[in-house]
Amino acid sequence: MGVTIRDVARIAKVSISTVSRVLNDKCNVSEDKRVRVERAARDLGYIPNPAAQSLHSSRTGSLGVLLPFVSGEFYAEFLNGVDKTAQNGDWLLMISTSHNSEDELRAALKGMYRRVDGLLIMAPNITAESVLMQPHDDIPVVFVNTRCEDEAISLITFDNHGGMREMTRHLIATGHTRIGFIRGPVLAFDAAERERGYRDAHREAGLTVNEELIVPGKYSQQSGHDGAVRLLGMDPRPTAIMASNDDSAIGALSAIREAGLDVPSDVALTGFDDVPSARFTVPPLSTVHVPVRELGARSIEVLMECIKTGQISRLPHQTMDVELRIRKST
Amino acid sequence: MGVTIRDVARIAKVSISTVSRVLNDKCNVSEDKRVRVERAARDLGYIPNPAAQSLHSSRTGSLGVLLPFVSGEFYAEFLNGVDKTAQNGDWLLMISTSHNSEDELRAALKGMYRRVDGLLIMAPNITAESVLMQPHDDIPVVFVNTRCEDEAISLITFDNHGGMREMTRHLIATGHTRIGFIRGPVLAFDAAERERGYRDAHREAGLTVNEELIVPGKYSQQSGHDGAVRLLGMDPRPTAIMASNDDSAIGALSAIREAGLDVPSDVALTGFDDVPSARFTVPPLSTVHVPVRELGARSIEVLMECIKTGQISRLPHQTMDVELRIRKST
DNA sequence: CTGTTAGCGCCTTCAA
DNA sequence: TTGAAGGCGCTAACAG
Repeated sequence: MGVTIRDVARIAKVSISTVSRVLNDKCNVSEDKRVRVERAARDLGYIPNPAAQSLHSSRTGSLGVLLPFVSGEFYAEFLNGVDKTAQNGDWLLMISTSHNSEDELRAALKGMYRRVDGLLIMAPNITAESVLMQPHDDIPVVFVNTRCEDEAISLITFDNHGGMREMTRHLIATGHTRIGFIRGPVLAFDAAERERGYRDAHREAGLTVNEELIVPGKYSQQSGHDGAVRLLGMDPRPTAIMASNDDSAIGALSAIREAGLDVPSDVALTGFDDVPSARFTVPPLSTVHVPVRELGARSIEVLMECIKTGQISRLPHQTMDVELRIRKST
Repeated sequence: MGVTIRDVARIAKVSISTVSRVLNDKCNVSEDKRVRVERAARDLGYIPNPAAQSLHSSRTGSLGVLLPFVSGEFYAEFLNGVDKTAQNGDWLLMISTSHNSEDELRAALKGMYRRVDGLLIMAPNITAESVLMQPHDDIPVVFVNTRCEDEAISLITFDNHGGMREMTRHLIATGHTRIGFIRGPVLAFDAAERERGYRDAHREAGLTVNEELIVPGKYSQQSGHDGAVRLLGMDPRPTAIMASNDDSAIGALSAIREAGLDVPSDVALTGFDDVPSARFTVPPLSTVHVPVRELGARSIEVLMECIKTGQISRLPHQTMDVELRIRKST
């Protein structure tokens, strides 16, 4: 069932080691036999059995990617960068989701044991440390956008705090003092960081945060919608609303317009992430640009580099810059 | 490097075959040894090496998923359904993209050779037949939203033609006769089907299609924007614009509003797919609902079923229903 | 330069 | 009920 190296050897009238040599080393083989082997392999459509190769080399040629979710533009863009880079490096991708559950993460990790040569983990509401002492003790792991104190763990993040602080400053500079804030998921570290940016900007401007103006959210469009409804029901209502990400901003936008209000003249609105859609909302959304695709690409590059050099993750933490994209919603 | 069955046997003071029996068969082992083995395996954190298992059983425990792209809400939602279903069935997912290139598809297929037990392929601008006689001759393959005449190939699609025809009828019934159409990618079979639906509805209503009103697009937000700009520049301008998918509708919406026009009073607008965002545009988008997530889930279910029963794809073609979601943009 | 052989880790007959 | 042994397909020493 399936062509093996033995078949190729038989057809080419050589031993299996010669076939192996031709297909790998490429040295110490007479021209005559080489062409015979290459011909036979091609004719038979021979492809080495990866399980056998892996059993021998203990390498798999695949990378594991563990995300909280796979839906939504943010993750899709991230995956886009991941996929492209991995494909360029000729690596296969094994993808799984944790739904932000530590148990699911552990299960997925276990499932990928010895099936991947490296691991990319995004887990915003789990600490990197809590996950590391898993079965995978001998392959490199890169964490992305995850809470992690340990400098010995490879980590790539972006400036959640700084981005939101800058955006808040922008709003304050435009004269807003009553700024509603739609939070992200309670346990997500990035959501907490973004909120901290909001608070710090207020403090730095000598403003005290009105806790009532901070409403819960879940990064989803629906939760953004609901959060905005709640904020707009307050009296006096906020003059600006900051959503913790673009999806919730998109939901908020629809709620604001449903209320018969205009953006930005009645209420200013901001997002975070700068997903592709953000340029096409009406009005185009002012948001914090996160280089999501590059983030995915970079993470895979680091992972591939670690694998090549045999390092089990000792790279300095990297933080990618974010940048304000002021469009028409503020 | 890594705990093997031999280590477990040594610790449990039994032979490796007994360990194997305990971990698999679960029969013909004395209670005494069973607990010893189970204890040893647990203590050592033993996980069988999948490469060795696979080499012996020639099964891998993974499913291959080949999509044209991975970005955008449509594919993200599809993957969502795929991921969830696969995870429930305890399958790992190997994911790759073809960018609608037949060469890339072939390369990915080759890369997955013997690494997966089944294949899910979405390739809107390639025919299923052209891909089938690939290395994978002995595993089930399910095609999704792909052109395919051969009834012996497993295929799951949705009604691209019918959905767009119905939506066109809706517009015609609302009094529109000058309806702009933003196409999808030239080579995509689904885009062609949608256009055919647009044309058929016109014909059935006794209307002749004005070819000028059909402008090119690529399913992207930007292309939708550009297409709408072009349509709005015509004199007289269309009273309605149909985008071939929601992303291009979102782009078109922004162009319409930039032109200072209102939706739907100046120009009606429709999409296709019903991605999550469609409910949150302003105004909410009338579109054709495609059960994308269910499509992903169903495809994986079929695949798992084929694998379980050992069928190499002989299931009747399935077509999933689509359904009009008339919201506020028409 | 080439073929024989010993594993990689696991499962599964085959004897005992 | 148990252990020894062969083999899955491949690579890499080791002899020739």
